[in-house]
Amino acid sequence: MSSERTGQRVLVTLRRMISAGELAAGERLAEIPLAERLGVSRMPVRMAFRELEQEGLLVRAGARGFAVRAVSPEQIIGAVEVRGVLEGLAARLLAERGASEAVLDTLKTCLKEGDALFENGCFAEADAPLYLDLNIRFHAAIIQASGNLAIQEALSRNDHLPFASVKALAIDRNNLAAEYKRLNYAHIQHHAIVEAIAAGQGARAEALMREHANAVLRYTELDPAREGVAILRGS
Amino acid sequence: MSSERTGQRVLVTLRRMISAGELAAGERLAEIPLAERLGVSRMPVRMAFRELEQEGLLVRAGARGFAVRAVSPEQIIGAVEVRGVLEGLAARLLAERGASEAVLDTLKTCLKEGDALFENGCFAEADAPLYLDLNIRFHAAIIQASGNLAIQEALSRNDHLPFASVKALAIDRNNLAAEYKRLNYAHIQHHAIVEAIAAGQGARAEALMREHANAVLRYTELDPAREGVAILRGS
DNA sequence: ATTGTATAAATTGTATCCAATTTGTGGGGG
DNA sequence: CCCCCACAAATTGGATACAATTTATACAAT
Repeated sequence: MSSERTGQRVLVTLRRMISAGELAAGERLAEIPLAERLGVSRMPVRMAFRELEQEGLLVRAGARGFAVRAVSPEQIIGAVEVRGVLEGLAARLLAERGASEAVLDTLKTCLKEGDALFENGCFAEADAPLYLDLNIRFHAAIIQASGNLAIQEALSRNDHLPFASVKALAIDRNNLAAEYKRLNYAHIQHHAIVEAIAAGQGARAEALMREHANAVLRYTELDPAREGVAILRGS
Repeated sequence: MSSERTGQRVLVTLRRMISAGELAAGERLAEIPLAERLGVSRMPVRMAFRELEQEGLLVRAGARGFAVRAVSPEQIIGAVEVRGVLEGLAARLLAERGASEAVLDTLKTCLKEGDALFENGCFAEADAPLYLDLNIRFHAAIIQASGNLAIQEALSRNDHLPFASVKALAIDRNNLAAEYKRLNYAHIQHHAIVEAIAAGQGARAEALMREHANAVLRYTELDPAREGVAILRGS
């Protein structure tokens, strides 16, 4: 058997099964049936359970076993609020310390790519992954450049909750005009954030980034199970 | 053998050994020697390693094994900044939603206990654990009452870094007069925070709580290894 | 003398076995 | 008729055995 590979495979398989809904929220998970279902022994499953508990995807079910975490809309809103203050802190720190030319270049590249996406005045379905990708790079650049590792760690935990991360984007294919307006607004915020960071305006950068996180809250108004609603996931 | 107990014992033992410095920062940990040293098999140690990695006390050392995380003063400052914005968010949410009478009672009890501690105008060494305990209850009450579970989760990760938590208090026994002033100032901030929450002043409560977190930064000016400096740990 | 390769030792991951605890069910007693 | 206790079944945690990978060291060749 290939050492080191089985555990990782079990981990990503369980993550996928949970976020895809194959394992229902609240469902109790036992080691033996899952191990047999995946064709491995109980040991990799045990390790994966602990890992997934730390990631927030599983919760301990009483004294025995784990259960898929049921996440309420209120919890998603709470996680988005947390993301807002954390990314707001990152933006303020970066503005106060001053962004290097390299960081500003990265951010401005994201701005340019977005400008190209939105200049047509409308939105094609194929544009969504492009926006998702540049959005991920934009936020990651600010968090990294803030120089505060604790922000990154706190966010990496928070981001495991579905819909609370910048790495997931829910798109309503039946309402591309509305989605255009929503994402275009977010992109204009990106411009303002870079402006504030480049000008060293820490408080403004922080306020803008907080409001920017709130823009994502619209996601929760979309029923993921409805026809035409797609959920894109980034790297 | 006592099932379920061994794993927990190994976990708390390793936590204590790390924070007590018995395992030096940067030191590489192997499963077999540690398991023998603790008198258990490799399995509980393996589980504990994964848990401690998630808590931020260990980091993966290349492709093989783990190492005790070396934490720099900058990282502590970063973690305190994160705590500031998270607890600030909790205080604002609580103020905006309105605190129940029960929560206000809990907070006011903490205020009264602190008033009694500081009314003498000086500070005895035996007072430090009492202040630590009321401080823990004060912060826990606000975080819980905020109704945002994501804050609590983010903080529980962040708090595992030494000195970044409200649950640890460094006291310089040779400078009790200075410590009196420092903790008394923090207690006055507690009063102002409760006032803002009770009055529904969200922005004020948030600003106060952020500044309150910064008051802890003085901890980092104390060399933990110096004579007379004691580090108290709460529940 | 230095570098590359091969072999050996150490360490990590995986599987199976055993013990202990918990939960569910059935029977007996109040 | 309901409740409590006991026993059985299931499930989880711990230990040991085994396989695979990585690293270090030694020897040889250039």
